[in-house]
Order: sequence, then C-alpha cells, then structure tokens
Amino acid sequence: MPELPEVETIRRGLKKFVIHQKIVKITVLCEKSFLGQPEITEGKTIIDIRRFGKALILDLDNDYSLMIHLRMTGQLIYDGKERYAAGHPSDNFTSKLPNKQTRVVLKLKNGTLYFNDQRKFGFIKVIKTEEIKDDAFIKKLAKEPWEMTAEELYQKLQKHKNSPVKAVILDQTIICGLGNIYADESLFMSKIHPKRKAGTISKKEAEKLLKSACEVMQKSIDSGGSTMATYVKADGTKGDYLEKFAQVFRREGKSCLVCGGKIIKTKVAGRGTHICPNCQKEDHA
DNA sequence: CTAGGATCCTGTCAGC
DNA sequence: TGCTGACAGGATCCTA
Repeated sequence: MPELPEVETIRRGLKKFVIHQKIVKITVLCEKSFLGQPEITEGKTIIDIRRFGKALILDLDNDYSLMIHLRMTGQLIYDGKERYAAGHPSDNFTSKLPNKQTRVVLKLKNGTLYFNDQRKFGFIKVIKTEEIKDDAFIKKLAKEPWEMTAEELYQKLQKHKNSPVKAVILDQTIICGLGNIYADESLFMSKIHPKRKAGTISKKEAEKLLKSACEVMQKSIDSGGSTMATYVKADGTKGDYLEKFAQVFRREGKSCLVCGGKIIKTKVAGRGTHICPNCQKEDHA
C-alpha cells in the first residue's frame, strides 16, 4: 500500500478537495470494505482530515469519523470539477468510475469520492471521534521517525535482536510509517543489509538508519508521494518518488548509483527486498 | 514474551 | 493458447 508519504499526500490533497463538503450518500459495493453504518455519516460534513501512521481519519460534524486504511491496493479518487487520485497506482486514476474495483462510493455535495481496492485488504470504518485513540491499531502505533531519538530506535532494535532488521523497521508498533519501499531505501542509504539481526546494529548505525528514514520519507512527501498523486488536469503534476529518488526499489539488474555494482532482488521477512550487495554487507563485523 | 509463517483477496506476469 | 505458481508499496492471526 501507500506508505506514510503517500497517505500524507492523500491527506493534503483531500483537504484541498473535500473538506467542508457534505456527505450526501454512501453506497457500499463490497460489504467487507465498509465497517459500521453508512447512514450515521450521511448528511454530515467533513470538518477535518488527519493521519495516524498510514491510517487516514475524516472527522465529521456529528462527533463521528471515518477511518480509512488503504493497506496494499487501496486508492482514493475524488472526481469533481477536477480529479484528484492517490493510493496504489493504476489505471483507475484516469478511468471511468465506478468500476470492478470500486468498493465504496461516497457521494459528496460537489463531487464523488471513490474507494477502490483490488485486493480488499483495506477498509473504511465508522468510528466515534473520541474512540479513535482507543482503536486497537491506532493505540499500538509507534512514533514516526522524526519524533524518535536514535537511542529509542537502538533500544527497540535490541529488544528484537534476533529478527532481521528489515522486519523490525516494518513493524508499525516499533517505528511508524515505513513500508516496503522506504524500508529498502532507508537500509540502502544507511548501508545496512536488511537480513542483519537487529541486535547487531550499532548505535551509530541506528542513528544513520533513523536519519535515512526521515530523509527518504520527507523527500517523498515533498514530491507528492511515489507515483501516487495525480491531478488530472491540463498541467497535471504527479508524484514520482520512484523515478526520481529510488536508489534500489524496483531497480534489480541496474547499476548501483553509489558504487556501480549490480542491484539484486531477494526476499527478507517474506517481502521482496532490493539491495546493493556491495554497499550493504551481510557479514559486517 | 518473541519469531516465523500462513492468511485475507484479486490480478498480472513469467515460464512451461 | 492455456495452465501454474509466484508475487504484490499491509497487517493480523496462529503456532512453536
């Protein structure tokens, strides 16, 4: 799914397009994609849009909120005077909606917000605004990289010392915001092999890793996420983190931009993982 | 408690 | 062409 930078990009975009709009009608096309009663939100106005890690919250004017998690393949596409689309990149951004992958349709006063999700892992749920902080997922979220000290990260790595470092930094209850792309990019930037046991990461390396995570994600936010945000307008700007900044992600077979060696793809913690074997040594010590 | 693997679901692509 | 297995920008659940 969209990782933290993409969700932040969505938040900013939606803030521009749907805030202060009234939800006229919600149509649920896939039962498992919408939890709670849609009727509670109908006729209510969106007054704020917040983000907790990779989760998005639309606050309404009746003390209820809509919590949205895109997981792997979720997308939010606003179709009004102009179109704003963000989330998992696909042709849906520009195609006619609703389509086969549309799970929920939120008819707003001046446009329509489509929730598309190929794999149905994502969801929208109705929640009382004051109960968000007690939500099982929200409650467990760790700090985002820029709120955390290197010492804190180091201690957490020590606590999970037998797991591969990549698995540890993908855990949202340990450090919040990284997903598969930014985990690979952060590890490459800090010259750490993703398979190394978390316990072998020195304080110095933890510091470098934290700094890299901040840098990689901030850069992506600044450029509008990785391929995600699309204004379908004449001059359409487009997020293009992968093209512009990715050093290893989806670059297998290509040359490392630092040493010229060949980037390879392997598997760590059950996820596709990209590394430069020359810059990131497994047997560091 | 940690660590690892299976699982939710649909679609696409490489390799026979 | 048709089939098969692997894989996918996430997180949870189950087991040892």
